[in-house]
Amino acid sequence: MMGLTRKGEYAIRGIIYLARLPQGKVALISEIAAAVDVPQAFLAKIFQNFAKLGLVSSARGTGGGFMLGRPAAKITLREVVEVVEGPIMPNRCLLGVGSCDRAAHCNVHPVWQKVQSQVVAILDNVTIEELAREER
Amino acid sequence: MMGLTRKGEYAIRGIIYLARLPQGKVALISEIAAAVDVPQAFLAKIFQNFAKLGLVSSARGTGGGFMLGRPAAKITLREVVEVVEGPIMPNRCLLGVGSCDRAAHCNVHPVWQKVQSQVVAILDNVTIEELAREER
DNA sequence: TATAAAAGGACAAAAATAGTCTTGAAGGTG
DNA sequence: CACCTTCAAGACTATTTTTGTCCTTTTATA
Ligand code: SF4
Ligand code: SF4
Repeated sequence: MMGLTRKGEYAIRGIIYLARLPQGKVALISEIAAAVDVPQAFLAKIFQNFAKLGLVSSARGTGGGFMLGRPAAKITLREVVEVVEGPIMPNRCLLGVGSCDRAAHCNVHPVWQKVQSQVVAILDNVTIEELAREER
Repeated sequence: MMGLTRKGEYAIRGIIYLARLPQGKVALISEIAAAVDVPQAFLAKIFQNFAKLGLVSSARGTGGGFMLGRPAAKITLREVVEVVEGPIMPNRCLLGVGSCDRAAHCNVHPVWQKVQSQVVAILDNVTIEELAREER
């Protein structure tokens, strides 16, 4: 329950791979997909999302590929997850007002708010740079 | 992302309704479903799960119905959620050993462990009794 | 121009979610 | 007992989400 999908998992693996590359090096999507063991076409979609948000920069044509759009230390795990999974949302009522007409009185609502803020806080405090450091 | 399904939401609403009833009163599934606005047959399945786990007790025949299986103060939100949604699991690798062969080295793994333990802690500290108290 | 690579969109298979329906079993009532 | 009430259980179905694939287009380089 309440779990990351494969897409999210793939996204994290992919961007960590990029973060481990030497400064300025670009990687082909084929290379990344093979390295992190993800279907290439699927990972390509994910990286399109990244590129649109500026998390990675992309270049087409010969010598093209992907690299980080900013320093790994400035990219949080939360950003990466939210790009592909959407906002962290333990229950529907947290999205907009009017999504549940009970929200104004409901005693459960604040619990979900707390869950949301805690999870967001954890993921916000983890950067891709940390995740890319030498493995344990 | 990482959200409760309708089933979980329905489960919570249903058991809170029970908790608000006077001591010893039984409620028909038809009554509960109407009160909390959930398809009756769907809610019936949920309450079957509750009954199997002892969260509610059920009686058949005339005068039968459902009531809480123990005091509302002794039922946590976590239990209710997990009965219908399964264990709180931010990522696959948290289930068993061997579910991801990278888990031993992976730097992301501990982050999911932390998320899991935080969410569990929050939900464990909320009882159905609290949720059933007068609404805000 | 030919080649290399990502971008974008349409499509498809599989799985999970959100239900319904039918039958059976257990318990009360006259 | 015969009949009614209520939950239990399982099979079935519809919808949505996830997890991909494939093909065409655009951009860039040589
Ligand atoms: S938790 Fe309360 S506010 Fe949120 S969806 Fe359920 S009833 Fe509505
Ligand atoms: S977080 Fe690490 S351990 Fe968990 S699934 Fe992803 S790679 Fe495997």
